[in-house]
Amino acid sequence: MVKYSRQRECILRNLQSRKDHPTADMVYESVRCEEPNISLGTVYRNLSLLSETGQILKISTGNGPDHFDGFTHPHTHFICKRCGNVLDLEGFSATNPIDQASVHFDGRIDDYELKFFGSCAECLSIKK
Amino acid sequence: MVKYSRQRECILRNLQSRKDHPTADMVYESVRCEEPNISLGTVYRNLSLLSETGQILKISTGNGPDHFDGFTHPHTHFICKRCGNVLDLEGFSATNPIDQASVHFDGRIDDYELKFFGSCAECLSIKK
DNA sequence: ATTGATATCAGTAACTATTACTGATTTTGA
DNA sequence: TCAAAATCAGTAATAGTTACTGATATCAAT
Repeated sequence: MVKYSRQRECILRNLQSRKDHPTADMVYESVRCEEPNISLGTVYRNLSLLSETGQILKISTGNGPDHFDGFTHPHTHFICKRCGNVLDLEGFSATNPIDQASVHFDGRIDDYELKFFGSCAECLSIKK
Repeated sequence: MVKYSRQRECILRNLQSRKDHPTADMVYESVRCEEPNISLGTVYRNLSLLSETGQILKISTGNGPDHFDGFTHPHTHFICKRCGNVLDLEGFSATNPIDQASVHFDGRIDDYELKFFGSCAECLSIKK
């Protein structure tokens, strides 16, 4: 049984009100304005809980901390290999490939993830 | 400058000779037959090196340790959410979506990853 | 409204996966 | 053969996350 908690509410509202894709630590820093006594463990626990119930998305970048997204409508992400930042990819409509992938597969496919990697505009503008 | 090392050679051959997608620790256990004194740190360092040069693939599952693949021809992976195992998805030909994704994007997209999630046949056969 | 069961909390310790450090060894070009 | 430097084994340290603790907050049943 899941009970209401002020802290979880605050975390969810925070994520839904922003357009970036913060890490647990960034959410922690951000919600401390409203919830000065919240602990990082609480943030982690509630981010897990919220992503299990589908209210937010957890984005693993393959390098460094996970990121989270309050916008759960299916969309695609870009991960910058230089700065680790996560961005939305607009105007990209992938046709759902689960059915196609399921044809020759014994198990059950529930979900898929399409991610793009490269260098973001900001990183490209910095000489290297 | 990259010098030859017996240990790296052994790790690469090990990965290329198997069809599963082992973790660093599994590779470590496996190569210890041939290289009894190899250390886990050496395995990690060389797996990183080999995946940076594109000789193997690193597969992040989003939960638990990374997996590695000695078969580098582009193909798609399935990740079991129950046991964490990584399997190849045969007979799935995704058309390369990088061009389409790049149209409305400022940065540079170098790579993409399509992953499927669900329950593998073995896990489905176990009551839960 | 009060109570009791239990979910959640803050704070902290522990854990897992990975990386960095050390002095010894191996590789390789000269 | 030799010396510079890459790599090694072994180990310590780190980053990110999860688990534990006793205290507090929520909520259904009185």
